[in-house]
Amino acid sequence: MRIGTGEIYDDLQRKLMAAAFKPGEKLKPAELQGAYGCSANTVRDVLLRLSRVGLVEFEMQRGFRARATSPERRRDVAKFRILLEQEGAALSIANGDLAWEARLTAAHHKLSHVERQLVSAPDVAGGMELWSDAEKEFHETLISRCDSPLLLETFANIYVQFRQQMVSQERDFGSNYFEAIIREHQAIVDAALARDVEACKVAIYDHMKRNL
Amino acid sequence: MRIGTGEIYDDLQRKLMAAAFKPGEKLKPAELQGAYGCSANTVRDVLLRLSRVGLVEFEMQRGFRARATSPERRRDVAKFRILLEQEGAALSIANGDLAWEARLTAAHHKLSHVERQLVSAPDVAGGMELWSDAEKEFHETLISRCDSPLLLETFANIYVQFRQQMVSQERDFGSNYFEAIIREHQAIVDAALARDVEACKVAIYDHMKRNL
DNA sequence: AATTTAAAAAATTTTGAAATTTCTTGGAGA
DNA sequence: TCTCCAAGAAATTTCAAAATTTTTTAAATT
Repeated sequence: MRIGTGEIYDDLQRKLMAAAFKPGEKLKPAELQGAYGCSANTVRDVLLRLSRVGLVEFEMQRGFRARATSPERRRDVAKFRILLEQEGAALSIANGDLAWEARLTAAHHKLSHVERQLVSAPDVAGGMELWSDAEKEFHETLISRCDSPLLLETFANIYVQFRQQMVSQERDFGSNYFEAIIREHQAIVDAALARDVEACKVAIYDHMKRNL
Repeated sequence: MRIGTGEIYDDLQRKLMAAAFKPGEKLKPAELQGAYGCSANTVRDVLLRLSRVGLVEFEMQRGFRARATSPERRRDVAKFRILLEQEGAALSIANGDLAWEARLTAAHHKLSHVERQLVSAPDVAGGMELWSDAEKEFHETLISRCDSPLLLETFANIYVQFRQQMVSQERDFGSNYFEAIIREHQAIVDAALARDVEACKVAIYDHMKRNL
């Protein structure tokens, strides 16, 4: 089997989210081609699909760029994420059944385990990647019962853009950083399970406000 | 000058929004190619870009389809549009200056002129297209001072999807239909100019609720 | 020295065909 | 009759090169 275009997509998405390209850096199909052993047009296809998610900027006749970062854009992404996550959580609280509660509890359990490890052993290899995945799963589970495909899809797009903006932002990931995050996630899950919509919205805002 | 890829994009977007293709209908590059006198791959490129906006569905190895319509999806689009428009209007009311008020007034003036014409002469050629453009401009102006590129971009995408869902829905466009619409638009603009956020949100909801 | 213009280089888009995959059709076997 | 499989057809993806456009470079003019 040859190398699938899906793998190129995944690899580029991962690199884009890990800031392997400088923000605003030009992404030339002809250059990336070599790394994947495919034609330039195949890379072009993949980049076109990545621009759908917002990770890549595309302008006709002048190619692709890694999405630019700026404090303004960072705030914009954070604000929009708050809006979507608050709405998604509120709807999930209204619609969610026992199964949703169970999934949310499980996702939070996994996440807090990873986070406690990160506090005690901050430099363990792959720790951040593990955390990143667990965090994503937690937030997606939180809003999963909003029963709106559009909201879920948009949130997924915004989430990767959020990550892209964050990684390019210098930040000290000291242990007190993660201790705060742990408390914030706890507050969100507590409010959600208590079916307290307003408290949950506040908790989501508090969790994101450092990015505003 | 040859036919630009931008024109193919615009033409297909227009057709998609006017339900020139049946919902869920397959869109084969090889077939559309002939109509535009370009190669199949160029059409493919355009379809890939249209799937970015949500007008076209794309699935790897199995091509493109005109977006499917259903009551569920229609409701989903409407709900999401309410969320975005309420937030965008609220922010615009907070941020908007005199220039925003002026633009909003102008857009509404134009819109209500077209709408009154539509009531008195419902079958005039191109009336719906004129109304469609004016309506779009009005709603975009309403949220234009939210100062969030992401919100504006997402709204633009949702708006075309909304239109796509609406045109495929049989509806009687009697004169009382437009009379109701006129009142609703008036309520929105009144609340916005009065800087009454809550009233504006209610007016937006009332304007959209027939689609829920 | 600054601005314009012209030519060259580089990058992007488009093409037409080959390679691959998916879908369809028509038996063969149960 | 039904299911399964293979062969053929149709559709999609990939490729490498040609055509177009943009960007860069260097010279010429102001």
